[in-house]
Amino acid sequence: MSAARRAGAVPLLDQESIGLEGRVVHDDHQSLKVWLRLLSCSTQIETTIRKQLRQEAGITLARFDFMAQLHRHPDGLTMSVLSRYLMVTGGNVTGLADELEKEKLVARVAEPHDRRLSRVALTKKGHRLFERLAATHESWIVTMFAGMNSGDMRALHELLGRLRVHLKSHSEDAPAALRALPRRSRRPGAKT
Amino acid sequence: MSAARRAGAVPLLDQESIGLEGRVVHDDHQSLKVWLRLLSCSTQIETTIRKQLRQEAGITLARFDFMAQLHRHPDGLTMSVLSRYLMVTGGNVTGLADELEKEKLVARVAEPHDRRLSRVALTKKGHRLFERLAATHESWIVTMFAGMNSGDMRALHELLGRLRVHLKSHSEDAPAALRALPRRSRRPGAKT
DNA sequence: TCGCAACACTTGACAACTAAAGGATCTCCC
DNA sequence: GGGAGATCCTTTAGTTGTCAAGTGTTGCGA
Repeated sequence: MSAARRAGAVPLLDQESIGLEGRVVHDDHQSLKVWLRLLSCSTQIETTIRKQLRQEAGITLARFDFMAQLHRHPDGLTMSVLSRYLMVTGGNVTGLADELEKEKLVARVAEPHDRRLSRVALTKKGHRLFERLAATHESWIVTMFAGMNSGDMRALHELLGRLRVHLKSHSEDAPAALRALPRRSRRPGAKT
Repeated sequence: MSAARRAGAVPLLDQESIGLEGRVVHDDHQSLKVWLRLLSCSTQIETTIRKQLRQEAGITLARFDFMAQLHRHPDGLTMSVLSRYLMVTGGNVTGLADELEKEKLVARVAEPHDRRLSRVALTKKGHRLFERLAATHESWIVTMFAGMNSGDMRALHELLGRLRVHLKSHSEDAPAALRALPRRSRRPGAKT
């Protein structure tokens, strides 16, 4: 996760947009710049949280997320639903569940009606641990956002909400731009 | 990276803040909500870009970033500077450089003045490939941001800039909140 | 009721990242 | 000079994530 990502994609010609003709070009630059800044902020916060979670509590972010979802669903969740919530693949969820189960923080319960399903829930120990961490975690976030006033936050929240709506409608259909671009070696299993 | 991350940390009592007393609590919720939305947008865009980069060009995001940085620094960069720009650890940069060097997209050049340094730069082949990808990449970004008007983008850019400044000043010193929290098993080499 | 597609999960190979430790080199200061 | 410490890079071990193939289960239509 690199906040510098795509920086090189910023065209070098950053001249003033002149009149209407320059509008499109100008907006293009704006998209990239906004995206870059968005990514930078996100990365910075995430890295900080990740680091603090490890240093202060010895837990990884992935496990924290996993437990967070289960905490707000005390009756447990199936693996597939959990993978949707966490926005990761099923294989990953299986692995995390295995580890947390080994540490007795979560428990798998078989679903009687459908034996394909396996429901995961926090154990008492898991709940206790998570509740302890959640408060700490929130205080970290608050600290990081402390520099912004309430108005800024409201505005930012609103703008991001607007962005997210547009993203959702666009993320499904891959833009066909340069679809005919020559493909390079496609290693199976590559992360992207 | 999970956009649902930390969702469970959102306290459940979301009652209206009443007067000044509720202000702090309200702001706390606001921080979390803004962060969550920020992460969600960022993740969604990143995942999309990652997927498209792989499908259309068979290249990973990490390599694209790597090349992007080198593209805007044609004279090359040292590994340590590169790792700062990319916001990843040195070991990671070493690995990426190894792979790209094997594919003749970048070249390592020894620095005569300081033999500890190794400068990396794009080869001609690397430049050609990156330039082809950059335009495509930019069009993806523009498409994703197409729903926002110029005013929104400007506002978002401004707010994120403000946030980033505050983050920078806060990310260095770990907040001492709950520093005494009991530490759990600290496995060396754990990701976070 | 049989077959088969859809679904849920697991497994395995591998990419990408991290932290920590190690080796080489430089710099500063006595 | 020459040693101590800093800096730069690489190596190593381990976590998290991906994709794809495999196993078992369900449910539906012929």
